[in-house]
Amino acid sequence: MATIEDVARAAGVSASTVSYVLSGKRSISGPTRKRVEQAIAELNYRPHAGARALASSRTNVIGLMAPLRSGVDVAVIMQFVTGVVTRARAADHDVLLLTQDDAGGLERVAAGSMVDAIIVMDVEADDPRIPVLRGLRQPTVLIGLPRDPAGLSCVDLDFEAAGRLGASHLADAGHREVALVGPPPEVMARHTSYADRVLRGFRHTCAHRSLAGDVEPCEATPEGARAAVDAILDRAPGTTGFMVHNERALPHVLARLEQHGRSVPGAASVVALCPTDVATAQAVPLTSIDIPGEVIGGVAVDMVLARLGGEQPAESRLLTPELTQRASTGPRASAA
Amino acid sequence: MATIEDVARAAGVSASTVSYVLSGKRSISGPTRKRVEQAIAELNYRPHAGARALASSRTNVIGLMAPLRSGVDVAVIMQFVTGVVTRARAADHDVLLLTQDDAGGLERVAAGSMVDAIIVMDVEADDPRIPVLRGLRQPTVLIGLPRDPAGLSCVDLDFEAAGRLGASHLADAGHREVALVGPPPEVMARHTSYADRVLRGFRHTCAHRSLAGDVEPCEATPEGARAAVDAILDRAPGTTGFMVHNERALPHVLARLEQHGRSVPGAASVVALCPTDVATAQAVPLTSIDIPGEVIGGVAVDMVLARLGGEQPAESRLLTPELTQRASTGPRASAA
DNA sequence: GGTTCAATTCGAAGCGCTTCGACGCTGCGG
DNA sequence: CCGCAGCGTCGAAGCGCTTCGAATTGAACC
Repeated sequence: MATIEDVARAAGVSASTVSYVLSGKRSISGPTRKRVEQAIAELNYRPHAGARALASSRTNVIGLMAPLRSGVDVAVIMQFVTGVVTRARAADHDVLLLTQDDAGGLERVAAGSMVDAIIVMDVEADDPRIPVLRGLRQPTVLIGLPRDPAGLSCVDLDFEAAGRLGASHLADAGHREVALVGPPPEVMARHTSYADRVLRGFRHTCAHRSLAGDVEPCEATPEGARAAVDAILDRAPGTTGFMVHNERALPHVLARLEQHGRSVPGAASVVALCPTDVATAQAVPLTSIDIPGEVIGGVAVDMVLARLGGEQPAESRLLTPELTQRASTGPRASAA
Repeated sequence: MATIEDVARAAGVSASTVSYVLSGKRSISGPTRKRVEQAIAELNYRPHAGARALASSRTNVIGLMAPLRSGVDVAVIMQFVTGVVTRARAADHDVLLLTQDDAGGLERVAAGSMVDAIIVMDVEADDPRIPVLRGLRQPTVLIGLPRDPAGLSCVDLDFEAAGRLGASHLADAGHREVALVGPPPEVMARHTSYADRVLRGFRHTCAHRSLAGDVEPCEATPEGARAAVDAILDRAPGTTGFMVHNERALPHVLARLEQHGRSVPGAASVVALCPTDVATAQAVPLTSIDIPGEVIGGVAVDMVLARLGGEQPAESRLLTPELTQRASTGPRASAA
């Protein structure tokens, strides 16, 4: 491997000059720059990442903790990951991927100076990783919103607003008895940030608009979906509006509604809270509120890099949810 | 941040001794080791990754190129990724994730000594990344099988055997007219390694057992699935055996068969080639040949680390596919 | 008692890069 | 005509670690 010395020799300059050509931190005359650039090209020189990190205490690597927990749809996770990697690359950074949900991993890559910054996904209300994060030298961005975000940067879809939006949409269409088919029970039990928030928003709107609002967590399996739908219709047979926040269960919820004779959107309306591509990939294209994973991942990178640069304070950003009407919602049947 | 010097001072030894305690490359007496370990713990010392990489030319990072191409199911990709990360961590390595499918990315991380080794996913028959790979200093493992694997390490499910196995299973059940519902056309057009191989195996068995074997690529959408099923039944209305190699289309293929009055498994049998969890998550639990993504990812790590260690030669490993009978296949109706 | 040898530990030389202070040069104003 | 300010470049120090050869010590042996 060629070193910076080799390049310097080939170009007839000193190593520091080559370094300045590369970094642009001091001005270099046109001719000199040309010679150096040519030498770099001829030798196919690449700076040694370790040496660079050692000398500059910058790695140009962002750590991404994307825990693969039961109950969360990996396809959705992958969208966030894609957003992070894409945006990071655009800013000349690489991504180190952590999938184990251990605070130790954070500690290791941060204290070992493997990364300049860290992005953490799938945050819980009282996430045990948060204290660790607070102690790190590197800036951090959470994707999700913990109970106490003070001093932390966070970004996410405004899931509480999404919960309100879904319920309002159903209410606007005349539905009086509505239900939220939620994520799997274990996701709720962990108090996963987004799950709690959707719930809160949904309940809030139900209360304000005097809707009968039922909530049922739902395993991401055909049986789980059947059981959830059955439970809801058992408790409140008059339920006509459904909000579903569970990608994997979605097709089976729809199927079960059909089996109950509640055709969509004729006899029942369904609003999905999921990435647009899964909403449109169902048998009936679903009215949905998008979870823009790639966008959020990208924003997370922007935020973390901003904090690396200047002395930006921590901030939280919640993206406004948008509902797109498709074929799964309509006016309440008896009202039609 | 504490440095190795700080630890050495605290323990009353030299820096090199601390280094040897950490690496175990020379014997250290019990008492000394104790003191050093205690100092490390007290100072919460972590070696600086960059410094270590510079001095040892080892990063303990594996590069993983997981391109997110259209037509490939991200959930499946994620299984491979999970396997890689998990196994890598078990061997004290981290994973740098590349999602852009550019040979330049490989070049960059390899030539810049950011990684010790590279694993490449989603290989095509004549993958343009292969020449680059051959030129790298770092060992490489492909997940997939290119046309000419000479000198490269490869690992994958034996998709050709899987194609044969699926067709044989249908033939054994008495089906004489069978069809392969394949991946999306763009995946086929790229000559994605696994797609080509399944096709070859499927056709091979059809020929040898005198089956009428149809093949139809399939977009991963409801419409695509409908179109594919319709096309097959249009060309060969007597088709009763289906092999589906397309996770996203699976539910819609099943639905369309029902719509044609071909109930599964009564009037049509379906063998899926997909991860077990997607096979069991369908409305009818599907007889399937598993794609063991996590296992393959793990093996890829084992292979690449083996080559880092000794002077192992390149080798190819194809895992034998296994078919699990579930509720979607049965004897041909007219034979029953 | 002198040697030899093994077991431990130390010191120093880098690994390849960044960065800071310094230096030589040119062109300007006084 | 001299001094001074910039500009462009260089040299050297150091980032924190690994690793090799060498030094030290104590035990074992003759």
